Amino acid sequence: MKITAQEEYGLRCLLQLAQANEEKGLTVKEIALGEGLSPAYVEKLLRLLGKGGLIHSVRGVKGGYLLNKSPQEISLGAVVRALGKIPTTREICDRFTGNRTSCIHIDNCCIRAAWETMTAAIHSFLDKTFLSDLVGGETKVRQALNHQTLPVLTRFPGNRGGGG
Amino acid sequence: MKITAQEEYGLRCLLQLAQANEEKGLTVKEIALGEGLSPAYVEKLLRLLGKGGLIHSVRGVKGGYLLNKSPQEISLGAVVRALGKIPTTREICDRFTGNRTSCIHIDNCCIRAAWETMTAAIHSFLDKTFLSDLVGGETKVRQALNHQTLPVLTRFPGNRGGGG
DNA sequence: TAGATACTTGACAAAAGAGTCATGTTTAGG
DNA sequence: CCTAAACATGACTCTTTTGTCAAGTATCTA
Repeated sequence: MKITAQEEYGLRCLLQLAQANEEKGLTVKEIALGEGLSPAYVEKLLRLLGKGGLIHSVRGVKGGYLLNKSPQEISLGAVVRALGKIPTTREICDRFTGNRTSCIHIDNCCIRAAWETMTAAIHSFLDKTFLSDLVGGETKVRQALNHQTLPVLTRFPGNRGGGG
Repeated sequence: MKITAQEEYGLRCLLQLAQANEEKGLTVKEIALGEGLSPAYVEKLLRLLGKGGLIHSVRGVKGGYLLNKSPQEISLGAVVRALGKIPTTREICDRFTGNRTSCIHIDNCCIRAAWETMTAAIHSFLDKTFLSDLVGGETKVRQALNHQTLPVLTRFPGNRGGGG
């Protein structure tokens, strides 16, 4: 379970745009410099974000990249889906089939229930958090996110004994 | 953000053991057959789980693999950490450094606050869920997990306007 | 209409992850 | 002590992910 490079760096590029002049946007070089990435790589990331409908570009001298919507309207969920996706439970079941054409547990899978609970919670968080929430200094952002965020994903307390 | 093959398949192997005779355990072949995986791959996964201290093996004819602890005592968190880990925020910062030796945002990173909130929630869930919770049929498991699990990871409601 | 700046794209190379294989070690049973 | 069953391990291959490169197209300025 890990965050991919595309998700991390793509989000960072987008956050640069969210903090830039709304009408001028930023050039690839500016973003690359601001993130410590190569321009070539930034281009690739921006292409993904463009395909995902989150940004557009203006060509030519004075060109650059701009957000399609305001930072308040771009959720982390949308960003992650454009950059790498968090697979749905269905996709997880289709992916982990072992040697077979479909997963051996397709009819009755206990792990599926666990992944579903977890990914639902992750999506719920990502879809409620917006680029604008991540602007303004780490301390402020942390406080905003931590209010009411924990405890989370608690279990039903009477179900510890296992068996079945 | 995705679940790795090692996590998925490793957990499945472990769940086989959790459902097996506690004293006899299972052979590699039995697990491989039960999961639709190749014996060679199952061996590799079991090696990881062994290194993580979750299982041990008995060699020779009549040998096999057994859990070190009862399913009630093995959390999904421990399983995931043995198989692939969910990186800590610190590890995320150390990994995504771009072209530089340390991340350009190391002193003040808004994304870090977001990942930290999210991974804390994931760990909280994984550490409260045990192998024994995933035994006994999907419907039962789903009901147990869904009680009190949602809504989760909510944001502080007054923080939508961005800026700062 | 040249020249500079900047976006666009497909193909490629390097690294990491997934999965296999060959070979070796241990043990039960004849 | 030989054989078969079962675990043990390092090296290897295949695939996916990361990141780079080269060769384009569009636009502004002069």
